[in-house]
Amino acid sequence: MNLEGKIKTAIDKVLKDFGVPGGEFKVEHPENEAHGDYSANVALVAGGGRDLAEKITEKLRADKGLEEIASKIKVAGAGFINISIKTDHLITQAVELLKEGYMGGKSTRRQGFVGQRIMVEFTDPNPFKEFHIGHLYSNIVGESLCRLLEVEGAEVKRVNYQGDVGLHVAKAIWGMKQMIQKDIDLNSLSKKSLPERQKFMGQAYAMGATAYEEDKKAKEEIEVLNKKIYELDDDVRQLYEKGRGWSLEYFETIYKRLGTKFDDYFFEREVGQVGLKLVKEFLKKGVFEESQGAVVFPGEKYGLHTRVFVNKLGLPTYEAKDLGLAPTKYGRYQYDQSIIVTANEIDEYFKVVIAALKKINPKLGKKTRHVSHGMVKLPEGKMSSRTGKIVTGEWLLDEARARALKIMAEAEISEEEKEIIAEQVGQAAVKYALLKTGIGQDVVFNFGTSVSFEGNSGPYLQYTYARAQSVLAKSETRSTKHEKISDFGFRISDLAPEELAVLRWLYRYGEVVDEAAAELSPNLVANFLFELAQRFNSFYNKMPILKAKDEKIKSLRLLLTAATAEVVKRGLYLLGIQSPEKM
RNA sequence: GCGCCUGUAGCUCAGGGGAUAGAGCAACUGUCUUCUAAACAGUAGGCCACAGGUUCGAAUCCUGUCAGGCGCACCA
Repeated sequence: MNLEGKIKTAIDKVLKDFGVPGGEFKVEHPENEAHGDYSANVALVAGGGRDLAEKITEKLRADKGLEEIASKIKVAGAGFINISIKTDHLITQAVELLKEGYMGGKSTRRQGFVGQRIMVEFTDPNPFKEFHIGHLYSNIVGESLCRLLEVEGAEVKRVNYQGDVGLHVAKAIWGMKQMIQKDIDLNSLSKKSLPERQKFMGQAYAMGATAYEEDKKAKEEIEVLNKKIYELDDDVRQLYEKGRGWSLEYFETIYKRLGTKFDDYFFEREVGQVGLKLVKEFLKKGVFEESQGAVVFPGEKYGLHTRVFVNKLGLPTYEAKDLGLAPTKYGRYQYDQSIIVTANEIDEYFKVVIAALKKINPKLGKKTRHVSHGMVKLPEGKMSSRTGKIVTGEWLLDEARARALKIMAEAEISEEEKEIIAEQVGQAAVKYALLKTGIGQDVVFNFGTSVSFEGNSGPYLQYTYARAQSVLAKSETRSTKHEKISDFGFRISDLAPEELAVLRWLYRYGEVVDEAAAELSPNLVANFLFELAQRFNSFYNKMPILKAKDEKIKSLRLLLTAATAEVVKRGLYLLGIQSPEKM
């Protein structure tokens, strides 16, 4: 059990003596550390104020379990019970962090995720369209959530759902046809580099999408193409297969670069038919209704809005496809929970789809959860691949790498290594920038202000790690080597405030990981790491480690250094960020 | 018009009933002959959108107002 658990248990035991019901109170870290490491508001919640707090505290002081870990238990303020943890025990906790394979709390607080089979759908770019920074955001959020769930003991399947049929494909193919007639033939295009082919398709889509809105004749042609694409008509087959293949091949290079490996892929083509069948079946049972030639789900009945599931041409819309996706996913992997990560612009849409799913398949409906992240916007407003007003994911990653490389210009590192490190640092800057705030927040993207290499940033954390590693390398202390706790025997007063500050933050790592997983909030990990790094850097700046006055102090400082490095590395992993040994 | 989300320092955001509201960036001052200065120490900057309520206690919960974003029928 962790410290928080021990304290709660001890308080619960004592409460009976006062006839106060347990469970309602909180044990948390007071903001002001002068108040101790943990603080309980039992007395306040019970309405007893200081008097009750004093009585409870007296009993707590006699508790055997607490006696081992607590150096001080006292009442303060309106009736808070503040508890300080013994320095020895904090050191023990730091040593624990260095143990092989320690990744976090593994649900020491909540048993929720151990053994759970969770499917997480994220990224979801569409073939024939650009991979823009919105997809990048989805990938970064999704991957981080997966890693958090994994360290909490869940069995995670990463999946990607991609739209390989639908109007956007028709628009792109219409554009491809125009461009191929005019500028280039398919064969010579096939020989071009992947990024060039990708660019070609982006242009083709923009052309088609614009024509669809501005040119009535083009609109009709695109609608005909749309139907042909569903049927894989010879007129579109070759272009379709080439274009789809190029897109998927291109996306794969981005996943690889980012460090995501999907376990499975789903496509709209395959789930569209499943969805269509379901809608038809449940139309008869009254879940869906016919309206103006289309089949709709009457969301108004459930406080939502009505959406079209099958259009009047008899084609499944995105709604029906998503309906078909659920059982298709479950057929391949019997999940306990299905999480779908998307941008929040389709929050309302998903409420309707999940409501419909609950009607036709309550079991899967209950297991399905939509988690949304904010939208990435440009300073000029919303991105649009139709007008070409977008920032691609690849551009951002390249730009960040170039910036990192520039900063490293003077470092004494081989050019080859610099390339590798610059990529890792650039990604850290981008990923951290997107994960350090709550995932629900919209992000106005502006390279200069959004992607930072100093202060509260990914590179700052990497730098902290590299710096610590450098010290450890010189000391010949392997980061996993345990220090002998009994060698220390420090009392609180012996430690410098900077040392204590690090020690009093390190042990919280497990709690933070638990919380972050339970709340699906990677930003909690980011915030924790930044605070840890600040404390460590402050300590590092003030206290000599290798040249410490005596051996005992030196080994304590090395322990702090090793534990910080280890925690930063593991924490960054949870954000999908690598930790270079030097930079 | 209806629904969902958001208003905290000049900017970007933490904090989401508890003890003096925090950080980064930007501005200004200092610190590299000493373990990596992508760092550290410091100064300055706030009617937590506004108005009511609930509570021992509200930036946090409720109601209303204002402002912004997103969504609302055959796109995804």
